[in-house]
Amino acid sequence: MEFAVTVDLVVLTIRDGKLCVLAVRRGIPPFLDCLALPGGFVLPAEGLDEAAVRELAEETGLAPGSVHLEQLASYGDPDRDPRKRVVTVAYLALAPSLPVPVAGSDAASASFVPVSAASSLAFDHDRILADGVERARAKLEYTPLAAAFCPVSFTVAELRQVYEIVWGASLDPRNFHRKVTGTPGFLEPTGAVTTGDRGRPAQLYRAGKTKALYPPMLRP
Amino acid sequence: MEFAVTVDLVVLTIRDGKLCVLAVRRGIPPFLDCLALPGGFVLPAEGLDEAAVRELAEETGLAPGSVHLEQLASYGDPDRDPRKRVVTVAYLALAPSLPVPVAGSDAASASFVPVSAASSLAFDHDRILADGVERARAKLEYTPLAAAFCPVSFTVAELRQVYEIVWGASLDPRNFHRKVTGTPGFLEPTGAVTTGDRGRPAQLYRAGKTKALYPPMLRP
DNA sequence: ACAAAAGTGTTGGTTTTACACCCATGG
DNA sequence: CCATGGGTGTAAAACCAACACTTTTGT
Repeated sequence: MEFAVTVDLVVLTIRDGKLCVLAVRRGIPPFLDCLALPGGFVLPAEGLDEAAVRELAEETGLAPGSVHLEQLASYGDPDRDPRKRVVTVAYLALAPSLPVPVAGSDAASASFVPVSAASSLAFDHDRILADGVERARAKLEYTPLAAAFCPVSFTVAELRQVYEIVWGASLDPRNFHRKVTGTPGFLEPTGAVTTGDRGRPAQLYRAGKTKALYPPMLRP
Repeated sequence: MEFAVTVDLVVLTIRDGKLCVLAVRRGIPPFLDCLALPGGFVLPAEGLDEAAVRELAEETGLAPGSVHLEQLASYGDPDRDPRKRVVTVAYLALAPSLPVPVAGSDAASASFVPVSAASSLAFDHDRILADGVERARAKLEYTPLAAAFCPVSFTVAELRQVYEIVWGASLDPRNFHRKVTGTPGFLEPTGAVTTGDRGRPAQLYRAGKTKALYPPMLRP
């Protein structure tokens, strides 16, 4: 039995205080004019991760190093694509807020839409998106991945807003500060401080080297 | 581009106090006579989960309900199979110790081997196995999945041995007992007790309905 | 001076850990 | 009776949530 294999991307970022996902407007049937997750076919000579990196670059213009990218799950119901048998390997990407309005070459219609407004996506992309968001929420608990949503240099308050937006809950700024600065390997001080904002300047940090948080950040 | 799609199974169980994985001896090239994870092609009319359930039944004769089965990850390096382009979707299964020496129809050579002795598997199965074991270790922390290694009715000590074997660490029996019995939804008392062993009889429990543990069991 | 945001101290409650101790059974 | 493993009590330490308070800036 022969299958087509694609990679689909759940690219999450934070814009205007909301968790947003990259979506493209489909220009061909099926699901013409519907929103869909960006993605494409895996090429003959490339591995799955390679294909995901390539698609991410094509859709967002983002350099591979500046974005967290991990495999999410695979989806292969026999009737998920009405044309033929397609198995898709979904990837989850977490990008900083900064990137410009997406100047991708492939799909000029790519845009970030709030996940709260991203329903009725094409194919089974609603489910893939839900799985991606849940994975991101879970990973904030026991990995330092929240920093992937921030620019290279960021404040504790920015990091806290990431948690609050992704989790949809508010956290005590004082206890949060103590917890993240007290978790070894989470944050590295840069020595610089913010300026120009209201209030006391904040220390700037970059992401540390740890890949797992002990103790984990617990959802309230 | 056309791909073949397979499912491969990482079936873990506990035998003789060791974490073991189901492996088959390959009867055809490539990797003739090597050990490999059981698996097979996805059929035209079935989904990925369906294919995994079918393969599991074929290889172990286990009823779907008595085994935990979840998707692990997908692997699709261009040269992972020298014959043709194959993408495999790996599944992780956790089975109780009980099952007989595996009377599968498909591969009569299937057997459980200790994961510590399972190296040099065919294809990229070493990596898939490592990923499966790591997933199992992590899931014991925040889900009640350890019970999937136990028979329907089990004691706290049996459950503790599962943790100790999978994690490779020893746990305090007294504190472990308090923790698991104190976590709501983890264990349901059956009312029955063991008999015939040395020492005081132990309460028997079955798995509760919770799918997530709060608070999690933390690895020492 | 005042508001706003950063960061520290303190306090009371819960959770974890280590270990003493009692309970119930087989031999 | 004694060894063995099941299960409870308890006290010290660690952890966490709540919030008063001090610090440092822009206006």
